Amino acid sequence: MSLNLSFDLEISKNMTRPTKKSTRIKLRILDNAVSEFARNGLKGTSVNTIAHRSGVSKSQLYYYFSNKESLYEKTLVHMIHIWQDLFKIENTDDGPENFLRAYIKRKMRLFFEHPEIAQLYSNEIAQGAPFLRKHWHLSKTQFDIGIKQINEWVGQGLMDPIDPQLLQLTVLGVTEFYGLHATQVRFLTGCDENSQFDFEYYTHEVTNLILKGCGIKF
Amino acid sequence: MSLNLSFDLEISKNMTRPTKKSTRIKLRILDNAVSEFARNGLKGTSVNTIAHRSGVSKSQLYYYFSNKESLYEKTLVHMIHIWQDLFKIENTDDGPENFLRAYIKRKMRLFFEHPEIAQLYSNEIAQGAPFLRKHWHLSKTQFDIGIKQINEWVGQGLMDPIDPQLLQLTVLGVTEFYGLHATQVRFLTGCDENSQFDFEYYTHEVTNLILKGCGIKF
DNA sequence: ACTAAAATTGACCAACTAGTATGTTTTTGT
DNA sequence: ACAAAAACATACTAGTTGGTCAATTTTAGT
Repeated sequence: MSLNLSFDLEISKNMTRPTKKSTRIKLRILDNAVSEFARNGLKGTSVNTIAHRSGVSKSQLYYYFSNKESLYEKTLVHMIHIWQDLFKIENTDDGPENFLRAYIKRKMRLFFEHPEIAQLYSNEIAQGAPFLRKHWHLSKTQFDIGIKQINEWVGQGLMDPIDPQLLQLTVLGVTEFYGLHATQVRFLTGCDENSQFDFEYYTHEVTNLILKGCGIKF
Repeated sequence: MSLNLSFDLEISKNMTRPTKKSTRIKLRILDNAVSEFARNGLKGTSVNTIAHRSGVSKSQLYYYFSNKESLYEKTLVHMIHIWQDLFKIENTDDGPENFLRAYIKRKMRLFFEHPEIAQLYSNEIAQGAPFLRKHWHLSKTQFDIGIKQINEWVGQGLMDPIDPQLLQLTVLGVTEFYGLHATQVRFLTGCDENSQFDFEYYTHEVTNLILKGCGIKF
């Protein structure tokens, strides 16, 4: 039942679980904090619950994290690190179509398989990003790289002259939505709860819509 | 500072504030409950706070609402009523372009001006819609009307053969995103906090992207 | 083996939580 | 004017919350 996000998503660079016991515990706490904060928000989450879920006592948790807000902020940073490892803009040499296909697929998959991440993120942003604000410069860098790349493609006539900011934000919005609202999507499309809803199909169709919207021939 | 959602959005059919005192109080409480639940979730919200913000005592609130969960559910229903009043699918005679332009604009405006609504809704859905589930049949009806209309337009050759479910969900996703993540959008696009970010422009561009993505000529 | 540091425990506190119980005031129909 | 019902206030309970403290156990360096 445990998420074990860090391990799952191979955040640790060398792909081995951290040897040091203390950092292992910290990671375990952070993983549980992600899902708890995602579900109940900053105020609604009980530190006690996170501690118990992580198999440590409350005082033990307070030994590693000074207070609730600090834990919350560190949870956000933890999450944004995973985020950035996965969303690096790369393989741009293949041109806009292949890039966008791969990019959207990756984002869709992440949000779909780990809705808690989308939820935690979305919630913090919706509040005006009071805690995440100071860590945004990193996202901004990636975002600006994206702008440059899209503008290049536009210049090469590989796609219509589209606002690169708008394109990136729209992709983010759509993918986040499908991850976050999987339940609603399932209901509205009449897909019953148990049977897996057609992830591949939706990814493909959404991608096509966006590609066409950018005037990318395929 | 009060939201006064009900009045703001002219939910009351005759556009006059309800005469009966008790229903006026109830509405005031529900309005405040929307923003509180949106901000802090079901668990994180204090009934006391809602009461005080609404200018009533806690026991007074408990006189009108039997318990917290009931208040939460009634808040959701309250919100979904506003929702449905605003999102009725109409003016379809003008063809897909005009309809979609108006539709997206309405949705964008609502989410942008009242992010609390998007937030409350989004949060509930992300949890799997435990409370909203039983009230979904209404949304479903509207959704199915949309499907029929889009299929008609496709049949008439007014747009590419697109999955009508996908189109509707994507529109919902994008508009919700821009309302919910206004802060992030402002930051990433370099729009400073005070100056209003160009709502008209984004609405227009997003609409164009989607229209083009559907193969609607304009 | 000894010691200092790191890690862990459980008891504790003040503030807050949802919700109730018992009244008192106000409104309403007649 | 009067009784019944609706509306509201005050005080309270039992449980939970974030957070601390001192004491204890475990670990690591020598």
